[in-house]
Amino acid sequence: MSGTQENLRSHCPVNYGLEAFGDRWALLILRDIIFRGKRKYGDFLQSEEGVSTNILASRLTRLVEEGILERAEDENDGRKSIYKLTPKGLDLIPVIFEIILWSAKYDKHSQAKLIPRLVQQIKSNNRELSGDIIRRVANGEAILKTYLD
Amino acid sequence: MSGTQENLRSHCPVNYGLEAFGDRWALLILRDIIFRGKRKYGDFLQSEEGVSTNILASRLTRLVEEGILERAEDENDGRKSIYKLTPKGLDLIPVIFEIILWSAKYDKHSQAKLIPRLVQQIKSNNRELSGDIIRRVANGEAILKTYLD
DNA sequence: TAACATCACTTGCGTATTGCAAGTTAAAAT
DNA sequence: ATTTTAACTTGCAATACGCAAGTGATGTTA
Repeated sequence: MSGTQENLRSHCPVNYGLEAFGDRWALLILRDIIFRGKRKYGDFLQSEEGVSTNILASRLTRLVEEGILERAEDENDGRKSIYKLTPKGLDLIPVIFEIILWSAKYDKHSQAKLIPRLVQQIKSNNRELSGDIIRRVANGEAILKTYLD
Repeated sequence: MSGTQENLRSHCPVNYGLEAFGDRWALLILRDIIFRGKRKYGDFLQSEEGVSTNILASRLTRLVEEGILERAEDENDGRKSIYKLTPKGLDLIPVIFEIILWSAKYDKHSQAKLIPRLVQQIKSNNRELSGDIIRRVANGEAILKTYLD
């Protein structure tokens, strides 16, 4: 228990969001869960952008403290922890989708080009799409493969 | 010219967004422009969260380099610079709105309580609302006062 | 069951970034 | 001509980051 409620600079909703998840790495961890179905420390370490081990550990801890992730033990292997999105974390999916839409528009080299159907659906109805995706991600599905044409 | 295109860790659309604006202060500057109609260095310095002068200067420079803000001279006062959102910057409004929606849901002390009509409109149709707000903000309007009940 | 491998971290340490205070420069106001 | 204002810049201590190496608990292999 040491989430964003304490030591918050303001309760402006933009600021609250930034203090909770607005970090270089936090949203990339969520991206890996949502799109690639990653769940374990070792999975996250493999990210394209290259997190270092101490930073990854501290971000996972923070996201758990914020109530965005929850940590569980792997039943078959006592060394491993499993990280899952909580409802609060799943509700960041629409935010991430809007970021994707913006980047798709302004980054001329965007990898969003690989997932045109998803981009189109975000544009036409992010809210409806997100509701569907939240259900699928909550079931542990990695959504990327279903949108690669 | 030294925007996000160079030195980018990846062209993942989430990463692109984070490298362009995913900074403690960048989105708060945009918030101040959108909601409060701020345009000048001195205005931004007064933000509730307390930016320091060097950080503010470096963020404004970066946002101009990214093509999110543009800087112009004040015609009546040669000391002042005026910062305005570019189309690329205005297109971050839907992202900011999704963050507001999320914070409104999960921060029990959220100041989003002060603007329930805006929150409701974001929820029902962020895309349409944003189109409208973009036009108003492009005209220099501060939208906060029109949503305070 | 003893040796080795794997996983999830933690620790040390050099570097980069932040935050605060004070200083600078150019333009306006008096 | 002097003072004030606006927008920065500079210096420096404190924090945060990034890399490499180490640790301890658990799992696998011979």
